Amino acid sequence: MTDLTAIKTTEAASVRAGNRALSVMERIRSFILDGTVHAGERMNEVRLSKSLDVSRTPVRAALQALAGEGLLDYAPNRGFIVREFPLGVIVDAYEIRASLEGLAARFAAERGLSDSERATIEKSLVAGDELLSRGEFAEGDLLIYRGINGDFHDTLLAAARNRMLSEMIRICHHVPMSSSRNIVAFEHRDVRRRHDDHHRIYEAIMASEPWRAEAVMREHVSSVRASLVKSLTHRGQ
Amino acid sequence: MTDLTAIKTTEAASVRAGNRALSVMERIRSFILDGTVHAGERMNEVRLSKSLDVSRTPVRAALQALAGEGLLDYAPNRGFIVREFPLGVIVDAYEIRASLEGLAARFAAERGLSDSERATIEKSLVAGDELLSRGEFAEGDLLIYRGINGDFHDTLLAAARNRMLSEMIRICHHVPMSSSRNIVAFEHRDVRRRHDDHHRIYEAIMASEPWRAEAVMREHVSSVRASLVKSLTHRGQ
DNA sequence: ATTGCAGTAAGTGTGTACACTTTTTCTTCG
DNA sequence: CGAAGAAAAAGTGTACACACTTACTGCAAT
Repeated sequence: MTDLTAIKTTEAASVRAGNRALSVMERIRSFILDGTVHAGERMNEVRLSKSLDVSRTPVRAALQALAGEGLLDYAPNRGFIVREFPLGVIVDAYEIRASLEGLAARFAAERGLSDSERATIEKSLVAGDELLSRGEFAEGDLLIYRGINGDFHDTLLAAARNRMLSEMIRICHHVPMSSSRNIVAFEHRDVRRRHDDHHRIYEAIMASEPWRAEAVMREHVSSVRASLVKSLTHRGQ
Repeated sequence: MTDLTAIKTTEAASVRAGNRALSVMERIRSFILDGTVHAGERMNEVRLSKSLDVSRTPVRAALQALAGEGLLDYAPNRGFIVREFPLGVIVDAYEIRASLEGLAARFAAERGLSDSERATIEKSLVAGDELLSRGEFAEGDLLIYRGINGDFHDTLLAAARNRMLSEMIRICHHVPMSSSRNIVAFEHRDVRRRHDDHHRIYEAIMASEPWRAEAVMREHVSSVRASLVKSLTHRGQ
């Protein structure tokens, strides 16, 4: 038996599934996200068991967990099938995320930031300023900005101090193509504009203007959705 | 073996767990909500198995499903424990619901209502008008209004045509004390005001004013939260 | 008395057998 | 040749046994 007990326990707190089941869950998730299994396809438990070299028990646990995250659908006596994510659903997910992250920004403004949170956010702002100051992107810069962007949003979410909110936003991120780590528009000007939003959000929070923080954050995420729609309708496909 | 194969398959679509597991899930959920098991308590699988007279397998499935809904926490090799819901979390849940239902109202306004949805909502509005017209509540009237209120919100949610949104709102409802079926303020005037909100939301939707529908709905749910807070801080407890 | 360390009990994690349901395939009749 | 139905195959649902981990208890040493 493969002794791969090295598992990311880092995974978002409350999620179920013990040792083996957890790693199986991640593997199946990647099957779904990288298109190894197609949308609408049935997840055959015995086949998965054999291909992952575990029994059906952890496979079932993983499938149930993924259904809880909304990646799979369940029908009694018929098992799990890969949920479809048509464009409309993906776009809606951005809208939901906009509402929820707006709320998170408001909570953060109401509740205040810890020292380390403030430090992390300020670091991300400075790093972004620096990256953008050259006026042009070098190779790999976008990857770096992806990290900066993720730090900003994750930290703000933590500062909201609400688990349910975190989990819901996490679910939005798991919708294919909908992660905040995906920088949709690659133009320098667009990234600059979004980074400026970050500054404004932080200002609003530090000025204890929950209302304004919420509004700016909503618009911020919403504008990413708009960019996505534009880039998809523009290039055909 | 007890042959209770009569199970509500009506339960919200994508949720996992086959025949027996589903009924077990409902039973465990009620244990949690009615306080049979206390917050922070561990959910012993073998004990539950015996007390519910099924094997551990469906119990585990049910527990995982409930963890997916956020009612339970999971820790590897340590099982499931009942999540705590301090007042702050409950209040926050209303705020989250306000955001999400606001979004649902906007979607409904953008996407339009089907004939049957329009009929259901109009019926709920008329029924509410009638109930309120007497100026005073008789015994059982509040129970009736609970149904009317539920119909209104459920129908609007369906009209939003977004599953992820529905599921998230459903999760909010499962937070103890946070259901839209709980009429928090029992004063005639409060109910009248909320019912008037329903009218305005419907007007906004029919007038294709997504923006206004969202704003009114947000305020509508938020005001319930405010009433809850007031009623809890007022009566001590 | 307190701390540390077995040894043991309790509890979760996984594998597997079998029951039941669904789906497919093959046969038979129109 | 097509459709309906029955048998078979495939697949999910549940129970249970055993492995492994965690929690507890009691004893010994300081």
